[in-house]
Amino acid sequence: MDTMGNLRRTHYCGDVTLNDKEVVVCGFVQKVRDMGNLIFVDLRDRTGIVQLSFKETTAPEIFEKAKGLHSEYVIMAHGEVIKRESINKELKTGLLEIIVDDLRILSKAQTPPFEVSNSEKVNDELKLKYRYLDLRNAKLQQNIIKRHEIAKITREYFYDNGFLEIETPMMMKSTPEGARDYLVPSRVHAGKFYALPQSPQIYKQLLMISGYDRYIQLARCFRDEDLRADRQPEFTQIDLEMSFVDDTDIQNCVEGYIQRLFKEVMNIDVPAPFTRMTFADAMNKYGSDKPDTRFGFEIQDISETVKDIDFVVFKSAIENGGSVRAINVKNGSDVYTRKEIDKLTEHAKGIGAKGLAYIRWNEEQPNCSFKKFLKDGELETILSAVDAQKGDLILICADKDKVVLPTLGALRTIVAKKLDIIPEDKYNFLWITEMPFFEWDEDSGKWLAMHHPFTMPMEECLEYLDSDPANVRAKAWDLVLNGTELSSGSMRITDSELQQKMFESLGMSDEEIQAKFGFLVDAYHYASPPHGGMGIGLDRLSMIMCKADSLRDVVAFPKVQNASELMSECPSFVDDQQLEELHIKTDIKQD
RNA sequence: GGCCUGGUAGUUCAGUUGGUUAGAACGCCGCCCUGUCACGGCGGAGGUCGUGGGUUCGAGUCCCAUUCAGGUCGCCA
Repeated sequence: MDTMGNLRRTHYCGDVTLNDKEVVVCGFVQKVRDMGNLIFVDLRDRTGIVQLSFKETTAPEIFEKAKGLHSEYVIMAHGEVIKRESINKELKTGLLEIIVDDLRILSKAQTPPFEVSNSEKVNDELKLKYRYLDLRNAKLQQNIIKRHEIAKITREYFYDNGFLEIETPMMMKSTPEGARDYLVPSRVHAGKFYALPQSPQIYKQLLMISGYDRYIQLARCFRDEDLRADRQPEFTQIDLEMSFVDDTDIQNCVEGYIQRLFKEVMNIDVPAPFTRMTFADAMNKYGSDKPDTRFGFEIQDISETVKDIDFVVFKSAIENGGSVRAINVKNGSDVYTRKEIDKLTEHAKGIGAKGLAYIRWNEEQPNCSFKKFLKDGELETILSAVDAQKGDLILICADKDKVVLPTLGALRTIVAKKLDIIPEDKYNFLWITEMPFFEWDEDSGKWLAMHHPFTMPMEECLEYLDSDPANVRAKAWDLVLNGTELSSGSMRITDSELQQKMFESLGMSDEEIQAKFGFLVDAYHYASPPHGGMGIGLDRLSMIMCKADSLRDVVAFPKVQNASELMSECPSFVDDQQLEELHIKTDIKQD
């Protein structure tokens, strides 16, 4: 094995040009092509690939050494840059190669468990066990680098706009509302626990009370809930809070941020202001609080049209206060065969619908699943109500609204993906406004705060606080991009009396309030600027900007579905002595 | 916690109705090759078919259980 000696890198692999004469490059051996008396090596670092060539005739000793090179060896090479005999157009450095006259093998690699350059196809489990190898993959490296750029521009934008970056504690008081907390036991206080932050919410509000006026933090947040492709138990939030502003001021500020980010990272001009849609409209039209508006298939209420049809499914839905709604899947009748529609029906049942009615207009006569209940002319009336043409597929769901809307909302996305009509290069930003303040919780039989209890209700809704909680809307909003919830924000309650009232509406006793949020409630007694803020999911934003399907592609060391990390195998058991110091006894037998 | 999908060579996969010695490509090892870049040619090694049980004369294949991974619903103020 060699050392670097006095040799030092002069260029990154991807940066070598024909203007450079003598260079020193270093990195990982991606590929060795041995021609006999001529050896080519693709050398890779985080910037790209450059070709090294070794000839027996020019440097026999170095050539002998090059024969021992294998994939993933770490090497350093000195040599002369020359124009290639045959050009590789795929490569940034494809015009040139380096005739190596000094080679240092700095570190040898075992044969890796998978080919690093081709890891996209390899099973996740294996790649995650050897994450450090997968992270050598060019695509993944580009994602991680792009994420760095996003973070850098984020800081620059908010610094430029007068925001201060302030760190808030990672160990804080547990507040069991909302997501489950990750707990940290205290050695000094037997039986007591800190919680890792689900978000720095309370601290950033206190910073406003303290007069810091504008705050930003790329905050690590933790939630002990089950994972999804777009959900990790620890994640990063671009957390911000502003004083002396109202909702639109905050939204304008974030629009400016998004515009600058997309321009600088992707050279995309995002038009502003972003479209605004109320929560109620989003639910009615798209069956979702985070609609993807890159395609149509909007939900249409056909209750009026079908109310006289003698079909018990429709009739009973309407009689029970529900509705009959449809989506017109334009040109969907070919792809959606009977078998495919059955799959959709199964999916709909999984969401809670009892079934799915359909009209498949693939032949001269539309094929209608509830034909036998229809009288002359009724089918035509329905078809014209949803503006159907030959070739279309109409999916109809009848039930209570809270079943119908999410069902059709989910199907809408599924069929659009299947028909491959979603434009990949479109970025539809959307503000969802007037979020409901309360959410009825079946389990506890109580109204819960949908956002959090410090959210300001809309002024005109205050009168419904006691009489009709379902009607109370909040000064809270989400930022949605292409069907993904990127961000959530709200104005906060700064009036102590109103805060007290909100707590009461949530059924919290004075003791409970004092125990959980006493310090925050007290803080507002000492005056506060009007303020509000947002938390923007950096991971999801990166995922979309990298066109990745999973957060794992933009997080360096991600967790898997059961929240463990396959490489280090955490979480893990700890020594009895550690437990003893922390005053913890478990009833789990260690393996 | 529910539902769906998958686990066969180091990797990606194929494997017929249950039937002889489980195949291919890439990778790996050896030899040959001076213009390759998915280099090429010749040869070779490499398998507890996730695990446990069952049915059967016989199981990669059928059944049951279990485990791991992925997706999803619940959950995520």
